[in-house]
Parts: sequence; C-alpha cells; structure tokens
Amino acid sequence: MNGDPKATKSLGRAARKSVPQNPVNMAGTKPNIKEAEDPSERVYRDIAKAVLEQRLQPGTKLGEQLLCEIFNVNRPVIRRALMRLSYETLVEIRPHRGAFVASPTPLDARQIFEARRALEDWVVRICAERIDPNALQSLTQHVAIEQEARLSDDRVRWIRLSGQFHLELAAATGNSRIQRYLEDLIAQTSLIISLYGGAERVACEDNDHSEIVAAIARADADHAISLMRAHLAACEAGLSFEEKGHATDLRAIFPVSGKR
Amino acid sequence: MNGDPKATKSLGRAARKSVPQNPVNMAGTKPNIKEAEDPSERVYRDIAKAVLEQRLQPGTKLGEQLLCEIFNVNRPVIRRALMRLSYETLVEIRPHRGAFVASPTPLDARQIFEARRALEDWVVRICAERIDPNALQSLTQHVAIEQEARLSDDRVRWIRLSGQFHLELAAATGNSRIQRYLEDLIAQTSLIISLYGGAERVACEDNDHSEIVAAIARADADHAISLMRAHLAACEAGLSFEEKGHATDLRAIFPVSGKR
DNA sequence: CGCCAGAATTTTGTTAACAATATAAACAGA
DNA sequence: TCTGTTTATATTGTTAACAAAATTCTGGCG
Repeated sequence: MNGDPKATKSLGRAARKSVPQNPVNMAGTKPNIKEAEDPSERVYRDIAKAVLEQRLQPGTKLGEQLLCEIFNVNRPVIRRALMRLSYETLVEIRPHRGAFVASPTPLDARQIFEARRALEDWVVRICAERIDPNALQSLTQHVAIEQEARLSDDRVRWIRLSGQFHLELAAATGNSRIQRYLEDLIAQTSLIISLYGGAERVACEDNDHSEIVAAIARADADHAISLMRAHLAACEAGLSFEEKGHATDLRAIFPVSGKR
Repeated sequence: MNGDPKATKSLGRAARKSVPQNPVNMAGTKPNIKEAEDPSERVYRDIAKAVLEQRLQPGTKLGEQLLCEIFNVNRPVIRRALMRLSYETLVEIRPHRGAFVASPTPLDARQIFEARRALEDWVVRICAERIDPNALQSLTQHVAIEQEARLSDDRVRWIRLSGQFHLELAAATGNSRIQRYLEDLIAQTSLIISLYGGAERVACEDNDHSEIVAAIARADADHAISLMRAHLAACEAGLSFEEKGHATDLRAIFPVSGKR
C-alpha cells in the first residue's frame, strides 16, 4: 500500500453559498471528509490483492468491459487501474490486445529472488541493528497470527500473512522506498509461485519467520541475515520450472491457431 | 504558437491494406512495423529527462493544457504521462489542483540516499564478483566520456552522464529490477540536488567513478563498496537543508491554508 | 474432412463535449 | 486600507460517443 498521507482532499473550509439549502454534514465534529477516493484505487487494490492471494492466475485476461461490470465503474477508471498495475509489472498490457495477469519467465523469477535477497538482506540487517521495540512486538504478534492461520488451514489468509510478514519487516526499517520496492517484488513472487510453485504452493514456512524474528530480537544481524537467505533460497528451490503447460499460457502464446 | 492544423488528426500511420495481395507478411521483413509507440511514452520520457537534467525545478506546475500545446498531443496522453510520473514520485498530483514536479522533503532525501546505499552496495559487490569484460570496457569508456564532458563545461551533459554511470553499473549486474529501482532513486536524487544542492549542484565527482571502476576491475569488492559508500556519503553531505526559503517550497509545504 | 479467406462482432484506443472544483479577481463593508 | 465575501474564469475530472484493431464466426476451397 502506498499510503498517501497527502491525499487529504480538504474540501473548502467555508461552505459554498451557491446552494443555500446545503445539507451540511453536521459540522462541529470531525468533518467526515467525503474521502472522494479515486475509484481506480479500489480497483487497483482489489486486483493486486487477488494476485497476491493467488486467486488470479497468471495469463488471465482482464477485459475492460468485464471489469467495468464487476466493479460498477467506467472504463477510464478500469484503464487507470490496469495502467498502474502494468507499471508494477503485475499485469502486461499488449497494445490492441488487452491486459493480462503477468506471467514472469524463469529468468524473471531468478532476478526477482535475487533482488529480494539484495533488499531483504539489508532490511534484516537494519532491523537487527536498530529495531523499535514496538515494531518488534508487532512482528512477534504477526508471527503468532501466521501460525494460527496455518493451523486453521485458511490457505488464502496464510498466503497473505506470509507475504505481509516480509512487508512488516521492511516497514520496520522506516524506509518507505525500500518497502515499496519489496511490495512489488513480493507481489511478483506470488505470481511466480502460482506459475512454478510446487504441490502446496506456499510462500514461506512459519518456523523460518519466527526464527528470523528471534534473531532480530537478539540483535544478531549475521544470523538473521543467514536465516533470511536460507529462507528465500528454500522458497526458490521449491520451484519447478518444468510444469509450464497451463491452459492460460497456451492461449496467450498461440494467438489464433485454435478452432474448436 | 497556436497549433498548426496539421498532424493531429491526420494520423500518420500507414493505411493498413486489407488487400488480399498481402496474405501473410512473412517474418522476413518487419522494418515497417513502426512500433506504434504510445505518444505518452515520449512525453513521459521528455519530462523525466528534463527532471533528471535539473532543467525542471521542483514545485513547477505542469498544467495539462500547456503540456498539450507543447507536445501537440491530447489531454489523455498528457494525463497518462503525468500519472506514470506520479507512480515514480517524480511529480505529485493533487486532486483538482494539478500536477507539480515533486519536492522531496529532507526526510525523503535521507531515505532515498539510504535506499541508494542499500542497492548500490549490492550492485557494486555483484559487479566486483562477476563482471562481464564487455561491461567493464563499457564502464571505462563511460567514465572517460564523463571526464570529457566535465572538462568541456557542458553541465547538463555532465549531470546526465553522472547519473547514467550508476545506471550502467546496475545494468552490469544483469538484474533489471534493481536497475529499475535505481533509476527511480537516481531521478529523485536529481530533484534533491535541485532543491538542496550546494553551489555547483553536481551529482557526482568524476574521480570517484573512475576509482570505483578500477576497484571493480581488480575484483576488490570490499574496496569498491567502501568507495561507493564514501561517494554517496559525500554527495549527501554536500546537501544543505537550510536554504529552504524559496516561495515554491512554502507553497509545497502548506497544502492548503495551513490546515491539518 | 481440414484449411484458408472474408465479414461480423467484440474490444481496445481516441476524441470531443460536459460537469465539478479550485483559483483569481472584483467588490462591499469596516 | 484592509478584510471578508461573491462572482467569474480557468483547469481538472468525468462521461459519452466514435474509430481502429483484433479475435471470432461463417463460408468457400483444396
């Protein structure tokens, strides 16, 4: 989430007198700001979330009209959301063809994991060096929630929490840029696991997370880093780049060969 | 400079012949594809380039109509370019207010330099460990060109080449994601230097670059890293956050009448 | 029976007009 | 003369209709 603290949409202080009978929303208390949030923001968030939770599989076509009906918005709104998603390489827009959920290649996967290693090494080191007690508390609690979700077999929730752990770690460094980049990489990791993931298709093991937190709590940077390295390596090692024969891929690859 | 009556309507794309004469355009010749590049791409690139070369100062308003006239395109095209620029936090879009060249705060500056340190440490290490001879050759040549530009007092060219050096370094790692993130950070570094830069407002010193390349050529990762760290630290130390008394800064700081 | 060509349909991309909001300018009152 | 309000202008955001491209369907041919 790219929290936008500046989007305060301050509607005019003085009520405009153009309409005398202006049903002012009970002034006095906190002016319930209309928020007037860009609807494309919601569309973007929902689609990104679906990708993150592996409910949207790579190669899925995202037709504009269909999305309009689903979200009850106009096409430019959809278009903006898709454009933003394409900027984060979560969807691929092919001119005059449409938008599709991105399908990272094995090479992409390698680069993404490499980038994650580069960033998360730094994140873990910073966390171990200067960790806010509150943040540490929050992390510990998060790991507990994760375990609970895993035990209760709530797969979608588990996946979401799994990725969120890494994000909270990044957030704990206080560097919003690194956090944003890691958001991007984690979302694409979801795609990669959707494509090349093994049997259970999980992102992370719980135990790894709790051990990392423990090492951070001990301010043992080196150990925390090696744990994170092993964690990501295990995740990457669990991929199998052979099973690429999904139907969606075939349709994306062969434009028209079919008849039925 | 009212617009010529030309071009806008007369889409210059070659008329597509539905004549059966051309049943299948074989793969042999594809020079006429024209790529049909999105015009917003050009607008985006030009504006980003202007920011990178510090010709566009932070806080500058980027009115849509004005840009339409400058680039001879329609508003949606401008709008797309601005939206993309806002994704990269090069411009800030305030609802119903317009788009402005971003003005990173001192806190932003700190985070950006921190992120650069995190990424470029990794970049330099990877380069020192596994550098392609061709890439090394290219880097050496680039440094030479940089020096030439500096000696010839071509300030804009020097600034551009200075940033490009770091990008080529990132490109040499072969990781396009890291490269993209660093592009983002370097562009914002230009903004920071525009805002808080000292007298000469330069990004980098030439000697630093050549020394870094030399260390990489020797495969001396540790030395290369410490050189890069010192290089970035020197750049950051050259900033002065005091001279903020510009009018544009004040307007950017107070979003609307000092509320909130 | 399978394959290729051509037209219809769907979908994307673009253009233009409309509405809402913020900015500014002018004006009245103190 | 200055402050506060009102009106006018300009710019942004949205909606709707139009045009181009591609996929799909249909028909003819090998």
